[in-house]
Order: sequence, then structure tokens, then C-alpha cells
Amino acid sequence: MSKNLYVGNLAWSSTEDEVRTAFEAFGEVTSVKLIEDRETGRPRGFGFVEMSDDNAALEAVEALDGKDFGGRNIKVNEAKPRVERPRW
DNA sequence: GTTGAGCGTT
Repeated sequence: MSKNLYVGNLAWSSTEDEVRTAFEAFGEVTSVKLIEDRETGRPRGFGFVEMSDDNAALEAVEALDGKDFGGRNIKVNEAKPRVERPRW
């Protein structure tokens, strides 16, 4: 099973590769998505990490939540289900 | 050349 994770309080200098590497230390990372402002293009300082193994994802949450990352304490939690694009 | 809560548009 896969689990989707929310990562917040990221440094603006943080990249998807850094986040991916940090989470790959606990399990296989399916995808990494850093969110940035759609209007201005500026990084918002948070993102999402999808892991193939849910228990590994929980391990990463417990291990990386509140930990120093990029000079800042990041917040890691289970992400809320994103609304799929409505198509009608 | 900036800023700081927070859940994304593939």
C-alpha cells in the first residue's frame, strides 16, 4: 500500500531531490511534489511525498517530523486526500 | 536579493 505524506515548514531553498533523499532513507518514495504559488511561482515552503510502503511512510513521519531539515524544523504528517479533478 | 502558515492540479 502507498501513503501520501504532507511536508510543511520547508526552507525555500529546499528541493524535491533533498526531500526525496530524506524520505528514501526510510522507504521507497513513489513521488515528491513541492507546492509553489501557482500565480506568482514562488515556493510556498511545503510539499507532498508519496511512499509505496505505508509503514515506512509512518516511520519517516515519526523520524522526520519536527526534525531539522535545510536549517528549519519541518513538519511531516499524513496528507489529506486531494480532490480529483472533476470532469463532466 | 523580500516572506513563514500551511494540504497539491499533476
